Amino acid sequence: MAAVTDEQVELVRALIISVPAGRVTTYGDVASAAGLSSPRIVGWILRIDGTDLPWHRVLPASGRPADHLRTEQLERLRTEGVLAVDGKVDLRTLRHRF
DNA sequence: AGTATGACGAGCT
DNA sequence: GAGCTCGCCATAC
Repeated sequence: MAAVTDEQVELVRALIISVPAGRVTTYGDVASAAGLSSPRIVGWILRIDGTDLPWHRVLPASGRPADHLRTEQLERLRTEGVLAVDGKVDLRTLRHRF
């Protein structure tokens, strides 16, 4: 049996979809809301099955995404009205509360 | 079975 | 604020 059930994966997907455009959330928040014990699981889910999700609305708590994503992520967010300063997003203001 | 790796986070220096 | 360590958990080899 998988350590993370399909149900948990679906829940994470649903949570991410529930984040409105123009807002963002963090891996830690999604993990907590989904009952996952580690935010890394969220990253794992997005890597495996996040291609059809608004994954760009999910940021690390630092506000600065990993290098391989930071360019595309910030560009996509900019399209939705989320402006980044010096490669970082102001989570204080834009973080979505579940 | 052990090691390395990764869309992360919190804590310390 | 920048850099490092450790905890976390699933995967690849």
